[in-house]
Amino acid sequence: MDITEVTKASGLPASTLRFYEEKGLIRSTGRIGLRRIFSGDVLERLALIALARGAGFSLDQIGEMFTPEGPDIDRTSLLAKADELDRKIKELTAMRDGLRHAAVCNAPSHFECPKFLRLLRVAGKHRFRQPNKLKDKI
Amino acid sequence: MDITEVTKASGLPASTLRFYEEKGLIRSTGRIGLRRIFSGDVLERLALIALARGAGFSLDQIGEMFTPEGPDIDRTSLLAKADELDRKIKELTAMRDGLRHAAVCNAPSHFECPKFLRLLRVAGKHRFRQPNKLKDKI
DNA sequence: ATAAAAGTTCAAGTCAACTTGAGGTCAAGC
DNA sequence: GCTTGACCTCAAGTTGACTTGAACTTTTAT
Repeated sequence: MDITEVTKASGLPASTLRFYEEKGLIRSTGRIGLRRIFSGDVLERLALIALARGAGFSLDQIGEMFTPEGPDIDRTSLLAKADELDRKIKELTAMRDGLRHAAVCNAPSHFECPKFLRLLRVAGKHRFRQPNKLKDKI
Repeated sequence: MDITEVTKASGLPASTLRFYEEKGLIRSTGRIGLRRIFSGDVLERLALIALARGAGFSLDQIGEMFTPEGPDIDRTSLLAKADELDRKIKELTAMRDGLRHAAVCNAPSHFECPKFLRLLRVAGKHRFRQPNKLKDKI
């Protein structure tokens, strides 16, 4: 397949495919002239990458999962990720319920509504970004 | 309260508080010399910001929610956001189950396992980033 | 044969949400 | 009165995941 076929089949733009190749996440099997040729497997690989991204893995982490013999994912880290997703699901569920409640609640201020306050506490537990400083200490 | 008290009570670094103020998300009520003074309300405001962030609103969107008379959130967009969260929750749930399954599955390749393949299809539906180009067209 | 369409490389730009750094100000404690 | 440490400002840097642009080469269609 050439790159356009892959873009059509995967929905990803060519620039992303080149970027992924450069990062070592996918490989092209050869060239015709300058043009990349991909084998059909690349689609499965891309699906797997989409999966991992959806589960919250970074591209670098995904790269580490791919051994020369194909994807081989450490089961322990899979389970850890599943647990992490579990926590996130609980948070999002609380938020969803809170949002629905807030939309119909007629307390004078949301801050006088116990449901809303509980929601705020849940929300407060969620950290969004790690300080840059800490990155290499972990 | 001075800024350090707010950082302690909210868990947010001073730099973030200044950044939020600059963005118009919070206000300091005055100064002592150069130093900002905050009133206690800022903590509720910060909790609300954390909530909205957790629900997936961007800081800009959050800014739009705050009218001069305090937060006033359009109920329709709250419900829309709740629906969006619902979809994300479903996705994450499918992924979590898929990850747990992948951890114990002993099919020779994950690609031969129907459960895993179903998971991949779910994952594929999730788009992570919008092309820059489209940004202003929306 | 020629021009358009599609592919290529490589460096630089984008975006959100902050953080960091340099250099300056000022209130409080000794 | 003087140091010290907390606070300030403002510009620039960071991160991840890409995208964009310029300049170039090839394939394909006429």
